[in-house]
Amino acid sequence: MDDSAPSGSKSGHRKDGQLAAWGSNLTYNIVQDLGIAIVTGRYSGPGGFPVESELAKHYGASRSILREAVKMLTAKGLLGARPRQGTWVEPEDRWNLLDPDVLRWLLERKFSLRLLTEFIEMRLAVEPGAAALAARIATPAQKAKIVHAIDRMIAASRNEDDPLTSDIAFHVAVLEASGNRFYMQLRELIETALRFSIRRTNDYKGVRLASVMDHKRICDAILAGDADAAGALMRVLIQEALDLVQGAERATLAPEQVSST
Amino acid sequence: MDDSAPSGSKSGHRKDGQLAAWGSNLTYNIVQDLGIAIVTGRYSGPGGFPVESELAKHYGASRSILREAVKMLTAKGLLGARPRQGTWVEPEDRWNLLDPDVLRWLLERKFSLRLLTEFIEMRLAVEPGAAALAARIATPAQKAKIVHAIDRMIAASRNEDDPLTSDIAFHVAVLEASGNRFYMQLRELIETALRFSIRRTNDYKGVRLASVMDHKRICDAILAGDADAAGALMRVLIQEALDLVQGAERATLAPEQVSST
DNA sequence: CAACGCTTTTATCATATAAATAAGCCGGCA
DNA sequence: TGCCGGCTTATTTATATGATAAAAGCGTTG
Repeated sequence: MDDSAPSGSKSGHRKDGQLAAWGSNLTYNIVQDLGIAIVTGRYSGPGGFPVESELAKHYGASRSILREAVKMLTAKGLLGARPRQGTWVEPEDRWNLLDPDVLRWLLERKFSLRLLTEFIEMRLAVEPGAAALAARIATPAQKAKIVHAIDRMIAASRNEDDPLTSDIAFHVAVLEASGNRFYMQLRELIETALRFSIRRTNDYKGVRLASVMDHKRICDAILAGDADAAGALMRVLIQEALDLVQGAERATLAPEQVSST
Repeated sequence: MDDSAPSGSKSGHRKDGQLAAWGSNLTYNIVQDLGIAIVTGRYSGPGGFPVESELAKHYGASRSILREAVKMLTAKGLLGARPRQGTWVEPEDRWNLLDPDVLRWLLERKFSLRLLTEFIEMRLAVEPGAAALAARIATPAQKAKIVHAIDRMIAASRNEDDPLTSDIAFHVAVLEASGNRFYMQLRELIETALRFSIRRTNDYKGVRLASVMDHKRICDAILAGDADAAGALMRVLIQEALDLVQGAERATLAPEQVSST
């Protein structure tokens, strides 16, 4: 009847986001649960967000803990609070979408092709830039990491490694090799999003060797120090992913209009 | 002797970041002060981060409040904590650089041309993408906002408006017109960074009319729906800013080598 | 209609107990 | 002697509880 987490929630698979550092922590569990509840809109309707005492009763936790959890969500832009006025869910455009936790909650629990499209649009801008930078200033160690990821992708095409994680490893390695802290920040975001992007748009019935070669060409350009080529190739690669998702989005939005027009 | 904020700090100019919503709030003030102290490295040396009781004594606040502040900073990736082990400052690469507060603390209190360079590198990737998107799907209202910003810039070139805020308004308007939530998230970041970028690299001794025209051409391309041109023009514009800052960075890093090579 | 007081809710404080864990202690064994 | 295993202790965060202060909407009243 009420699917939100009672105090006994011991959901045991916490290897994700930055909060995951601590394992089983009451505050942490409440932040997770509240975060998901908020992004899925459970508190957007009438009634809004409960008052502290109600929340505490609901989770069977003390008000102190609840307040700490609420403060963390406030820091991520999801909540706001004022005396007498209570606590409320901030409008979506104030949510800190670039916070790994927030993005993960959204993708995991409120997946939408629209959101994924927008994210890939951003990747389309960011990753070519990172690849170009990497081509210029990657250290030998960073280059080695990129090469290693490519090797893994090739191995995956022979069913000797995992295609998903090796693909992610490649993109992450390029971001790290950019030497730019902001690109590196996007690492975790892109890691999260890729995990969904690839699985949803799938076409992962057997890794297409062509795709692996596309990746390898980017790697080669970076190794050769050819920034322009690296950027351009990366752009093409991601544009393909974007086309795929946008196709799916259009099909979902107007499935009957496809044939009628 | 001790320049950190005692309890009586009533610094009254809080019109910035997302935390600023509330005005004078003890928890908020402590978060600000601690955040700045952390990014400036006050707790990075030996001794590390104080234990809760010490912090509480230092700020003259209760432990509850201190814990809430620490939790907010934890949510932004600056701190970690464990029983018996105490609270510690996370390594810089785990800080949430894309959080408006964190970036602002860094730029305001630990400004470095290197950081600014990296940020502009990201803008160089992002804003052309946003401009291209805007050219495709901006609504009339969004286009009007861009035009209005250009008008303000033109007025500023005649000393009839503020050059800094009108310039910022233009870039923000483009980001908003992209219709992409992730670009819009960067709005606040770019707003913050521009405020420093422009002032530091200045060349703001009189607005150069040429620069205004460069902006106007982007605006025209967006109005005309020419995505490629809008993106390319924006790229050129930001590349110029990047060159400027990188020039300053090189001059600072090796001022004596400039002439010797 | 303005000022006052009432009420609700968060903000802040104070104190106590639980849980985690690093570090020391101690005894035994090779 | 020297090292190692487990036990004890001490420190620090995690959690709980109850009380007071301050903000802010709302109605009442002069």
